[in-house]
Amino acid sequence: MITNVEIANVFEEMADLLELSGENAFRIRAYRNGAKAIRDHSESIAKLVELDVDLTSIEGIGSTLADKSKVLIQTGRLPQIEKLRQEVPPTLRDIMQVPGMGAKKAMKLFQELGVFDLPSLRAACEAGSVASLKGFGLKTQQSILQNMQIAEKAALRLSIDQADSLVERLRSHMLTCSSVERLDFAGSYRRGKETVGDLDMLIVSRDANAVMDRFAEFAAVQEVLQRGDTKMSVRVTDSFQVDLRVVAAESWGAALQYFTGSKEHNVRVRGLAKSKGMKINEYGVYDVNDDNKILAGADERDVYALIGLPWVPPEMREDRGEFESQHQARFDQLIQLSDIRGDLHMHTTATDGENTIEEMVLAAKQRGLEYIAITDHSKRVSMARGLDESRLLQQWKAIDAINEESDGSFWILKGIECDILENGAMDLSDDCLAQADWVTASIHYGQKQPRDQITQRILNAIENPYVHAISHPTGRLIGRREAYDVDVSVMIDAAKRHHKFLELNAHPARLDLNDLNAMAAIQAGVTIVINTDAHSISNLDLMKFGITQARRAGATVENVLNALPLAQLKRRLAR
DNA sequence: GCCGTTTTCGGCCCGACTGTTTTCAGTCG
Repeated sequence: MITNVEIANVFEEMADLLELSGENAFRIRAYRNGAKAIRDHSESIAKLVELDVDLTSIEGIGSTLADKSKVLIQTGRLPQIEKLRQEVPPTLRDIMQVPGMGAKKAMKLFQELGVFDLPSLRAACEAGSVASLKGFGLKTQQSILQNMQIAEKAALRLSIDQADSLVERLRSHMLTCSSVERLDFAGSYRRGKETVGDLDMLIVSRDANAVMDRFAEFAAVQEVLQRGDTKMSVRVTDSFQVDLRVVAAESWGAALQYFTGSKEHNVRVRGLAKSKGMKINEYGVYDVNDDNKILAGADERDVYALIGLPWVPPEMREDRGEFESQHQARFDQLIQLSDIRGDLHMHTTATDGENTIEEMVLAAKQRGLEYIAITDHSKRVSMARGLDESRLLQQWKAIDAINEESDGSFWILKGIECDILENGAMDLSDDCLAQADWVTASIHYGQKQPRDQITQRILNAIENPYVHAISHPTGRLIGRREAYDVDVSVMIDAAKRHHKFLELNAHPARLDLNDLNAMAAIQAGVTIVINTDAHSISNLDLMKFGITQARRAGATVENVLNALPLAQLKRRLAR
């Protein structure tokens, strides 16, 4: 069955091809909006069509896109896109990925020079024929050649922890400049996206020149891409772009709002402002009839207040329901790192962890936790010297001994990360699992199995009375390995029915469940558990990335198992 | 192509920077 992402990709291609053919900009936007609506939709569009649900009930999908979706689902093809591909070479889309190249330039190159893909673009630049085109010139030709290398690395995005460390280095570098009065980072970093394509640094200063000079001195800067009066862009190591905006103090809030995005969120915000007779830009909120009459700008909260909205947490600014009042009730209650009382997934030297139980306990206490579960691998994970029944029972005996000496302020749950075998059975006997305080079930092998099979394996685990949770439920590794083909909505339904928990694995390479799946789980009434999957004491600090992802999913304290105090957790787990 | 508490027609967010231009188009976020 065709997935939402696949349908969305077809509409994205439609939008690109229409743009290349010089179509009406709003029609193009409608295709892009439709693609996003479908990509973000929590239910399978194909399934909705099967059930004869009216797709126009989805915002951004009108009768045309609904019909096209149906055709695509039922036939696997879309005649309109095939016709467009005849008229416009689809490889022109690759050219549009080169920074500075849009549809207009790409089409001109195609029509005048026969350029249709990246190799022919390179050849035309090297031959010097691009520079002679009207509207292009030598500088454009040079920057195209330079930027093509960047296009080849287009996939490069920083993971959230890499971005975090770059942010900290930039912050300390810039704060040594006395002209910096206020500094923060906006963009997708502030929204807490799992990967970040660039960084947006915002600074209040009365001396933009001094700030920009200091910025240029940052050690990792490889090239200054542009520098104007208020805006400067640089490329740092590995082709990553950092933008700087210098703003006045009275525009700080408006600029923060503007540059945090998302683009889709801001389109809605500015539309709301317009409907109330106001205009919002990065400098402030203005009376639409009087550009000199500034209504707000210094404080981000005032910007939202003027258009009748509570302050929207940055993680929720994705146009995924934050404009509806029933979601706004959650804004103040989103989960925070300080709400977390325990961590229910970690490894020790018994398998592939670097630290002993005692060391993990000490590190957990130092981080203010009340409880942890030790969840080493089970025997199927032979590479990690996974535990068989007898070694596991031995470990639990050791945990009992430590708990007995405890004053009750901290507790270790006897846990196991038990593999779900390729045949759907659990790696350890029910008799053994029944003695655990906490069983989290994982798939590590047979990840390439077809959808039905791998979904059934997870269903088996959920139905096992001794399993509490499913760990890293889709198995993806960001930028390295696709999720296995599990039917997430079926998994969520089963977890809800059997009162089981789904993990939001906080490791920045996993963040699994992702934001949309976690949101779907929460909205279905499933409680999630945010775990670090720590393999060392320092890994316990990864919790914050899981929290950020959970906030993007709209999680409040009530939705998160390990926000419960120990006594309540024990009651919740008691069967 | 989508949408509707002024609208079923006529809107659809808005400004900075660059390169190529003599006043602006294209691109980007």
